[in-house]
Amino acid sequence: MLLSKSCVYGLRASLYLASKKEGEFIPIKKMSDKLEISFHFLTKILQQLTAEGILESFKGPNGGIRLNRPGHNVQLMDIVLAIDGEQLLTECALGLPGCGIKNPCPLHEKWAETRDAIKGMLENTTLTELVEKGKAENLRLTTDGGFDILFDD
Amino acid sequence: MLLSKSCVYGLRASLYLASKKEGEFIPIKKMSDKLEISFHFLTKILQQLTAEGILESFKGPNGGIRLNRPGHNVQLMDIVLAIDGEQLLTECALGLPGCGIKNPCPLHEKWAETRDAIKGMLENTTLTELVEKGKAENLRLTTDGGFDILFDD
DNA sequence: CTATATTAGGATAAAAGAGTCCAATAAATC
DNA sequence: GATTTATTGGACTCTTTTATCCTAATATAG
Repeated sequence: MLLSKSCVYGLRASLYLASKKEGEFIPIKKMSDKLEISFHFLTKILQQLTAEGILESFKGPNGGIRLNRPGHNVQLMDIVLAIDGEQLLTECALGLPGCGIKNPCPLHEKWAETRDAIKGMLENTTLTELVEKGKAENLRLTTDGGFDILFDD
Repeated sequence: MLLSKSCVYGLRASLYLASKKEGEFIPIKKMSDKLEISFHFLTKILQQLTAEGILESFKGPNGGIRLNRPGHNVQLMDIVLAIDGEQLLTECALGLPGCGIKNPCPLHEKWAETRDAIKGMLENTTLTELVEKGKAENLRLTTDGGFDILFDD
């Protein structure tokens, strides 16, 4: 798997937040219901994203989670780095430690190219971009429903 | 991680075999020593590749493992498919089941492009190609040594 | 000040991936 | 045919990831 499950959940949750009115705090419980992700597990993932400054949290009634900056300023890469780290961007395709231009494996060059394609894709895609696409075409963020089911309260 | 550890070991082992005289059976013990992979673990992985018809095995003295067809006819993709399955080529980047053109997630199109780049790289690279590069430039297939250390008996 | 809503964080459990061990089978040689 | 060299395949252990549960801590509203 390219991304860990935690990372995937983090992406879905961030997209959900980016789809809401800017500044509004959304309770984790509501998010976990809508996105069909275990509440406790999602909580831990959001904690990581909060710690990294991508999200902001607020306790107590009317509290919850929201983006810490506008969705068009959040790249998918930000979330991937926050949760999975830079492994994806540094790791050797043949698993050799310290593989790089200085001391490469036979696959290094080709893999570096491919990796750059992945990196570029994650860097050039913002939350807002995907949310707009998702809303316009009513695409999925959960197993079942379209984008719209995220909005009936 | 893009590829499982089993898959990475399978690739390294296949490259090692492709670097040997065509037709020669190499004992797993020797491979595991040279490649610094656990003998028992490597055994299991080679069993998979043998079952898939990529490698061929022979029991008893002078037995071992060899490629079942010339190295230039083995794509990296063959090995990846045999060990990790087609997950990498089919799985949704957001982890949604059944994500495809018919019922996509917001990231589907972009991810499909990136995935094609990965697929292309794995399909357009053969064992022989990497072995030749590895020999010519004495690159690594293990943590420590260069390609050449694979050949002192 | 008290009750309630909500996140924070530690402890634990379940599942999957990675790695080890051992007995069984097959082929070769003497 | 007995012995040795190897692969085969099942059972088991260890580690990491994924998931659950419980107890704080914090903010709001009455």
